[in-house]
Amino acid sequence: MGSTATEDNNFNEKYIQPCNDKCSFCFLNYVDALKSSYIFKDLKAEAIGEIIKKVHHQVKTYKKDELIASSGDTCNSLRIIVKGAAVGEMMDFQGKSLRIEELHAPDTIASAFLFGEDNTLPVDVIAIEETKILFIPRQDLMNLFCNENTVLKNYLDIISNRAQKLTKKIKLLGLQSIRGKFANYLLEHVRREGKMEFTIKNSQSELANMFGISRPSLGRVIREMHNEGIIEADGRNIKIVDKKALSGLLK
Amino acid sequence: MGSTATEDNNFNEKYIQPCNDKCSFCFLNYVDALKSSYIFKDLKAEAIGEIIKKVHHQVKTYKKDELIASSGDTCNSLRIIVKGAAVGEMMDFQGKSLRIEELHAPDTIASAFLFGEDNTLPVDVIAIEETKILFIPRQDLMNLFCNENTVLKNYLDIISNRAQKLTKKIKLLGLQSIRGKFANYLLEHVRREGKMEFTIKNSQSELANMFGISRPSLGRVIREMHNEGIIEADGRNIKIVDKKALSGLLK
DNA sequence: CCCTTCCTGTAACATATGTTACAGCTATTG
DNA sequence: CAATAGCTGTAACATATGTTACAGGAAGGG
Repeated sequence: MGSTATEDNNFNEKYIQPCNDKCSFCFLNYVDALKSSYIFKDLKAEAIGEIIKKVHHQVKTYKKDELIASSGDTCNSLRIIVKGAAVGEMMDFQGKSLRIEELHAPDTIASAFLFGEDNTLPVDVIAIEETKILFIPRQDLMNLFCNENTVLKNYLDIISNRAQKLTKKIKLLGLQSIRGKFANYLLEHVRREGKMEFTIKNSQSELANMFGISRPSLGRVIREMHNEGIIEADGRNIKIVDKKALSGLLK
Repeated sequence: MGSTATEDNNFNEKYIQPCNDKCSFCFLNYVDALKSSYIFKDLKAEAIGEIIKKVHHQVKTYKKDELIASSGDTCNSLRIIVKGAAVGEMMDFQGKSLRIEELHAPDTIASAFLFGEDNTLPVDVIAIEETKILFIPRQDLMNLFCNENTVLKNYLDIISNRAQKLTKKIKLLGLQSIRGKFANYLLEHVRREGKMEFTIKNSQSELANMFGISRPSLGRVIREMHNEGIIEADGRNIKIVDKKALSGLLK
């Protein structure tokens, strides 16, 4: 781990080969893992199989809490989470961290850093459970784009969705107070699930980390909003009492 | 301007046609405007001319301070700034704004929102001088990708560069104090220009807007850093005195 | 069952940042 | 030349958020 950018974090391209009959990955798992992934959307299982056999690829397994990739690593391969989950985080020099996103199988990692002028990864990616990742080198992907128009369209969609998410994150971080951030989070939840009463999946520490704030500050704000009758908060159970007031906090 | 998303802000697709001999844009200006643009990188002027003639397109002119596109607009066309400059800004309900980026000819607008699930623009785009914009509908662009591999590669690069920029912006906004943000800005400047003494191009108000903070707060921080001997600041003239200390502020 | 670990709740205090206001400087414009 | 607009510098004060610390509850493992 010198100062030289490692080739995709211990991933050595010379070991990747087009698929042959010995590739246990292809013959045991690929259909389940990939048929629901965005990048192979609208493709049949057989077509995916043919594609995977044609491109160079490799699978690597990571344990819980293992570092999948470091900020600064050079990206030369697309990585698809075929099993497990990971988080993308940024850290400052003091070790304070900011969670950018959660990634679950079959999401892609680093899709937006494979092309462009700067192929260094800006985040650390850490497995939050045992995770298997499929690597496909950039050039193979590029060839795939030319032959499989569907994959190209899917890839454009993936990067575009990411840009939307990042832009929303910027708005959240740059424009809103803690009350605003939390209100935003709650209202997103309501919009997705359609219920005014639910249990939050993340701990307060995790939320604070996502918002780039400190845990007690978030706790205080939740308490205040509870006392003001905007929400009812008991541990991770939340009930939206005054949705209008909550929307008013999105300032 | 009802609540219905307008088709690309007054841009009506039925008026766009493939080029013919009456298109003053193609026959007078396209080479100068587009040959340096990223999306047509590595293509010769003649090739660009042929492409533009084949795709539907239209040019629209905006005055200084005119709204080019609103947050919430649906993006169905790629827009290329062929002359002038614009800024992308987000606003909260109070009118406080956050500048996301500056765009100069021949940058593209909305490149990352043309594909994906959510084609609504998340920012307001405002001309900061007289600006001419070339529209190319999504479907034409998609066809172009299939025929012109270079354009596809360029487009992937554009979106990827944007994702890098957005991620850096998130880091700036989420992880750093005002001192950190300003130090970052100065060090970026040093890295690009290679000089320790320079005149900044943006006013304090503009910088504050880019950082999502208030103008007096920025002024105070600059004063403090000056008094501490880290920098010498006189109006817009900045001299980096203690680069090491400045780097230390990137926390 | 105890021990550990992780979570939440909360308080006192410290610090960073925002708000408002005003004064002075410079460039522009009529 | 006067008037205006936009910029910087600065101060007093208000507010939001961070920091640190501790207590107690819930869950899991030996």
